Amino acid sequence: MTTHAASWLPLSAGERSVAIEVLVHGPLSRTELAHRLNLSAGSLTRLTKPLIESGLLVEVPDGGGTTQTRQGRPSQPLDIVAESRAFLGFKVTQERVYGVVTTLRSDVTARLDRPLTSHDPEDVADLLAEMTTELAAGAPGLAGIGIGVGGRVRDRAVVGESPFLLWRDVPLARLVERRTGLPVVVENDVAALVEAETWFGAGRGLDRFAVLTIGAGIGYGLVLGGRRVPYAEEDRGFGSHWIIDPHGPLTPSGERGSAVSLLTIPSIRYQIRAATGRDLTYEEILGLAVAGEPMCSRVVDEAARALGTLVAQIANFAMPQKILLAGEGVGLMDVAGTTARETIRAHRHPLAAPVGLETKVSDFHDWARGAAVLAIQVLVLGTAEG
Amino acid sequence: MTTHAASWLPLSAGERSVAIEVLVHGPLSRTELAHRLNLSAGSLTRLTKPLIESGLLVEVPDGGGTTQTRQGRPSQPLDIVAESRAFLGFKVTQERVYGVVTTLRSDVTARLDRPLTSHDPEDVADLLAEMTTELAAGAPGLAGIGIGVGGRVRDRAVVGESPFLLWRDVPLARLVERRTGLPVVVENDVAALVEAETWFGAGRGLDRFAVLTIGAGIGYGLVLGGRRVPYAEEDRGFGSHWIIDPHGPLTPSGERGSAVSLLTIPSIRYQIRAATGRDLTYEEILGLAVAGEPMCSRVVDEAARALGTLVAQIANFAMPQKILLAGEGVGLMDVAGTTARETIRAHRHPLAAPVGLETKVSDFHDWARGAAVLAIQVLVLGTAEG
DNA sequence: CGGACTTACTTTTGCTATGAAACAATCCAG
DNA sequence: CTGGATTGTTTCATAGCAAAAGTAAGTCCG
Repeated sequence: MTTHAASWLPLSAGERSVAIEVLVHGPLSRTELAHRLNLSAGSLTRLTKPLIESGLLVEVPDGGGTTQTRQGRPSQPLDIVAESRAFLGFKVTQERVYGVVTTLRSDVTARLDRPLTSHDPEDVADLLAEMTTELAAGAPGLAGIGIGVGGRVRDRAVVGESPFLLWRDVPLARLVERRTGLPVVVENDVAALVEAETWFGAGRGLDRFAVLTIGAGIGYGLVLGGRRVPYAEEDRGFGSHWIIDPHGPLTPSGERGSAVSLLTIPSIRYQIRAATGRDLTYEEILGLAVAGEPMCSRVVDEAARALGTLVAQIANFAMPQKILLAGEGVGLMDVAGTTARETIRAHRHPLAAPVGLETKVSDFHDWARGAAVLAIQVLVLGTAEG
Repeated sequence: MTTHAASWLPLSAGERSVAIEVLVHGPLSRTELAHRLNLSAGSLTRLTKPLIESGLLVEVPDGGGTTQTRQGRPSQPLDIVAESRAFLGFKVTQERVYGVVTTLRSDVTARLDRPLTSHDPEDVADLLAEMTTELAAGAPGLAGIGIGVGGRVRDRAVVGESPFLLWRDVPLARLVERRTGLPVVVENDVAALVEAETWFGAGRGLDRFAVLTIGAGIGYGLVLGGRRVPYAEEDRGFGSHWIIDPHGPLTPSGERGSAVSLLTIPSIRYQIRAATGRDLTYEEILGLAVAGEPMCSRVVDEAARALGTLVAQIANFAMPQKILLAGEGVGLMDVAGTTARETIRAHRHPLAAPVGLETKVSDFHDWARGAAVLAIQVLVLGTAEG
């Protein structure tokens, strides 16, 4: 079932919309597709035929599970051959590089991580190329590479500015393309995660969707009309000026009472360290808060209220249909979710629709997966921008 | 140049897009249109011909002012015959009804207002019909009526709930249609103002655009992808739960420290009355604040900071390209604009793009004009929803 | 003054995506 | 086994478009 053509980018607009719909929304019959895309049944036959012949789509036996015992001719669901192509996604952090192999559906089939010993762009590119070789061994049909970096990225290719790598105008895509011979997409890490969730995660099929990440920093992404809104603040200083409580704590990394000072993992640890002198991990602090330790409870509670305020503001002003909380720091919701939800309610109009809130703890491989999704978008479906 | 057909709704999709573009963006040459709509020059000739023949568009001599002395054949700008149709817009308040006549371009050609002596739906419809007769006298080619009401409106026809009229499920569109024989669109007043500004005002041609109104209440509207986002809180309680300062003032109409308590005209007057015992008008309070009277200065300054916070939050989370401040209460910006702008800056990331902020004091006839724009949208261009 | 050039618009032509409608396939019910 | 229901296919006419070639109306410059 190996495809012959080097790339199946040459799709017409109609074919592409069919491919995206099937890719994102699972197996769908032609009739169902016709409904979703506002096309006639005849057009669907026309559009799907070449996609099936090229091996991108297949007719699957049937869902099986949802066997509607309706009468009439049974529908013939179409599905993407997810394994026909493989994609690599990388997340570059200050200390390590995380990599994953995914299918077309962005299911992770392999993962790998390596320490980053040098921040020199050439060395980083070398490491990425090495990891690509290693990951590619078990991945036939490798179609492209996506790389997520904290910092500003231009044209999905050049790292304009990265505070923690101390980079400025590094043409990372070109460096890696030269070493691997594969097309490479570089993007801000939060942007990549947002795209991934929009296509394959919590934001699937939604028109308006927001992502808030809490971890070493604060990240925010907004999707409107199915497209991510580009914004200027794409870096780790995001949220350092979102003042939530002018009387709140002051930390090294954010303004007094800002989202960064109240919510990020380093800031919470800093607050505990400054107050008690003990250097606890984030998990230890959450555990102590559950156990009722006063200082930890106070800080965690304050964080939960800040998170609730933030979510309510997003809901009030951006009006998304759903808000996803992601990142390494959302364990907060397990510990103090009630406080957060009460705060949200207090900051929302009683008649307003309840906020569709979803929580997803992400590790660094999830961030890498986000980068792989960018490669899927750009390289396979020709989505040039957003 | 009177049109023969009863209505020129039967436009193809292409023709409609041309008509909208010319309507919203002034006189445009065919070449310019071809660029904007991503069409070929040939298509433009095809699409504009029937529009010119029907009398909707005309070739105008030339801008004159912006006579670019370029060489080559001079362009032949096309313009809408704005006077070919007239529209009525009404704004219904608790005490009065305001009405305007507008052209297709939403330029107001006449205005009128009348006291509202009864809140009975039939009486209100009678008054609207009377005012229609009076306004229609000087307006040939009347094509439709738009009505803006504070409260929730369903299907652009039925007032679901209006707190100040004490209405519930009043089919206002039908009542007025029956009396006038003209098509009628009913919509929430804020929504109408937002639509008007999106098409003909501050939000013209923008993809993301926010409107914040300050007056007797707080209103908020968000436009994404050129379309207004529908929301559930469309009523005068909007903003009563946007807590800006938990330690702020408490007023009868909003939660403690909410946008309503800090910013609306009744709340500001209430604060002064509660503190000094004097019942001053909003303008008097602003004047005293400028003169340095301590209590008024304090309240106005606090309001300006609240406004700045609000604007910053909208900018941070909804990321509009422009924010319009409208309503009767934006005189605040003239008096304490510096404070407001400083507050915005404090709540924004230094690297973030500066907020495109525009201020426009609106009177009730401006609200009525907003309703007329709805009529233009729905009736002329067949824009069914949004 | 007049040809070269430039730009705007029009006409013609052919192609493509599309929907409509007739047709075929495949199930269920009785 | 027949009729009905539903899905998918084929055929065909057509709307809408781009490309190319042609026309119009000006400027530039010798």
